Amino acid sequence: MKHNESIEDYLESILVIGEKKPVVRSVDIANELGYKKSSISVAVKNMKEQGYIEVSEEGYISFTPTGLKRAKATYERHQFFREWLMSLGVDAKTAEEDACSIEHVISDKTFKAIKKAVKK
Amino acid sequence: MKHNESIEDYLESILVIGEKKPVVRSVDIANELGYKKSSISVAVKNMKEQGYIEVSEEGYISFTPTGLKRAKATYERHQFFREWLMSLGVDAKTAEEDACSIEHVISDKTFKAIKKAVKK
DNA sequence: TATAATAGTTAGAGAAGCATTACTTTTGTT
DNA sequence: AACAAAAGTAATGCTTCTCTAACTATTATA
Repeated sequence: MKHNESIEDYLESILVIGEKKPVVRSVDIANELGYKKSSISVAVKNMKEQGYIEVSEEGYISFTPTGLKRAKATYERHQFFREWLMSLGVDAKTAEEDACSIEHVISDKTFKAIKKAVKK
Repeated sequence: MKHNESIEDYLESILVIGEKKPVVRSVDIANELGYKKSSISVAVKNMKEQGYIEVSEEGYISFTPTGLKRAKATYERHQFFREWLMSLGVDAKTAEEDACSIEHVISDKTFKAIKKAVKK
């Protein structure tokens, strides 16, 4: 577990939970994503090591500037593709799934270019 | 090695080689993709098992209808995204890389929808 | 004919990513 | 004190993907 997709999903999840709840703990992510607590525990350690989050003594998770940036960037892609695909007539479930896939694999250049083109 | 990306890359490669050469052998794929013969040997076995290709006694590889369909579909996506991204100002290298990524992860519904939208 | 090049196969290894089970620890609550 | 919730650790497993190494078989050539 070094760079990849799962990390982005976790960061995104923290962002989403943070909008609904005053604090985010490991167990909240586990509930949100349907994983075991232990899986999250390991992931949280990785995100900490990679400088994306900080964890308080009480176990409250907060973003570092880098982490917040990455979480927001991932979330923006997710929302953008989901909405765009739906506006093109793709059903909600498929749009959600494919947005979830695309968000992890494209470069920033490509995302910016598509965003610009679609806005018109 | 069951479902995934590598299979699509191999099928795509067979299609491309087939356009340049009269026959396609394992070793041609190895050269094209820069992998070892043994890796291709295993992959070829898988593609055969999954009903995508047939291999003659001389070692010549040909598509089954299913395989051809999948190869063409993957290739079409590849070309489509590469060209579209480049037309949006994305540099060739990035367009190529991202097309290579996207082609494997989106649903047919989504591809059709994007294609239709972009054509206008 | 002996040797070299070419093609393919199999077995085994291992890295990377991801999540699990099972167990321990800590802490808060009744 | 007893229990439950939260968190953490270690070991394990699975999948995907490719590699090395050893081996066989065929063909070309010097």
